[in-house]
Amino acid sequence: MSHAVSKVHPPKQSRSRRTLERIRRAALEILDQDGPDGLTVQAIVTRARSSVGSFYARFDGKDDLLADLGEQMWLDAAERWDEAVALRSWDGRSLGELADGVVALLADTHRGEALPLRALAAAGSGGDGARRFRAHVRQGLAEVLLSRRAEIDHPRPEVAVQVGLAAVTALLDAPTAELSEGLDESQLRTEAGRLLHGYLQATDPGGGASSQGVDFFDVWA
Amino acid sequence: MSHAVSKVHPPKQSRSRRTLERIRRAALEILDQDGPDGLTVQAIVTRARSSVGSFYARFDGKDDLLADLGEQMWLDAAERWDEAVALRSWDGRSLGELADGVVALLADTHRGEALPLRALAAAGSGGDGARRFRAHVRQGLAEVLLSRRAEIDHPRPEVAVQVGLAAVTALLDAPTAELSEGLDESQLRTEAGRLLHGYLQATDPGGGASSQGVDFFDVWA
DNA sequence: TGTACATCAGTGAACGCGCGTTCACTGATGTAC
DNA sequence: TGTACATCAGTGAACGCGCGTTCACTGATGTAC
Repeated sequence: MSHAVSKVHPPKQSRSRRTLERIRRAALEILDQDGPDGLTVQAIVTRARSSVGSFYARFDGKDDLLADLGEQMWLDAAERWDEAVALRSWDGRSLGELADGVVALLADTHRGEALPLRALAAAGSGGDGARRFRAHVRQGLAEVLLSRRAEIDHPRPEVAVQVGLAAVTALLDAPTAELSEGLDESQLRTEAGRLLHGYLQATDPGGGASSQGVDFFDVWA
Repeated sequence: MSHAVSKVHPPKQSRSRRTLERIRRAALEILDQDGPDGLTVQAIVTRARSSVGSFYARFDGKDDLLADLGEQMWLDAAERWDEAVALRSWDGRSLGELADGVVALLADTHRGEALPLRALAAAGSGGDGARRFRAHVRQGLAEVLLSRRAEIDHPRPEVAVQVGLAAVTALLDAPTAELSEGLDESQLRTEAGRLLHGYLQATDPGGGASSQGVDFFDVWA
């Protein structure tokens, strides 16, 4: 029960169990090295020193493998995530410290998630796991930040926390090349923390929005 | 010269010029309706009431069409963008007003960009145009915000402006479904403006980062 | 301790499908005389 | 105002390729007796 085998036809001998593991591992390696386009059934079974017939003895098809890998990986990721969150000491931290901690956690998540999981998500059928994982992550971090609700000046703390986390996640997710300014990884984290903290403490509703918004000219019609 | 025909074999009769336009239009419509996967040469020429032979008389291949469409669309987009920026009155605005104006402009850009351009970018070979366009957009907006440099409390205004714009862009770009909280389009804009403004005025470097960073436990190794 | 036999596991050639691309051919256009 | 002819434009069947999937077959495993 170490592996939650979903729709996969379960192996009945240790020999085929090893083959199944080789196939799973090979698929992940290919996803990691060559991306979704390199992930053909032939490539998988060749790398796994197996054959197409063995592949189809275990999986109903390629989509089945993708779904299986997806579920497995996102479950693992969620497990490690929860451990990581629990290992930190959030109690007694100021909002600024929490913001920085949250950013550090998110940054490392995204670094680790990097290739195979992203590629899996891009491959389509892996679909739902990624979305659920992100929702899970944001929910947990939202609670962390809301524990310092008193320090949040934003009129609607729940909304602010969600939007702020979405922004930071998206920022860390963006290709670093886009920020051509010489800005290394640790500086980006510092800035992301500042962004989150600054937003949660921003109280001024702006005011200039309406005057500009009214006579808005839609160039993209 | 209204169309900057790049590598396309130029038509020599008005008949084939119309065919070429029908093909371009059909490709964009398919991209809009069915996404990149629906964009096959057969589908294009059928929709354009043409034939594969006519297609290959104009283009060296499918990639050629994609490159042509890409270049054309991003050039058009940049043109409309510059007009839109110029039409606004930025002078004499406070930093908060500028932030809201910038967000409004970005939001409408992303709304208009929506389907065909995104699909084109996703189709791969359209590649470089999108990146250049985004860089162009960010450069222009950076200058707008830096015109109020005096109101930016962030120690490195240039960096702050770039990071802030990247964050807002990424936030507006994110699938709205992710923010499950009932948050409509206009509220999201308000929040994005507040985020940008708040960040540019954030001066506190946090302080909690180092204490958490040192004993950091990397769960994703 | 052997042996028969059902089941499991593995193999790789072959198939079908959708796609981009080619090509031999027919028809339209416009210019020279 | 006609007519010949070179060029342009259009057509769609056919090809090749890469892919996911199937299938008839051989070999391995383990259990019943």
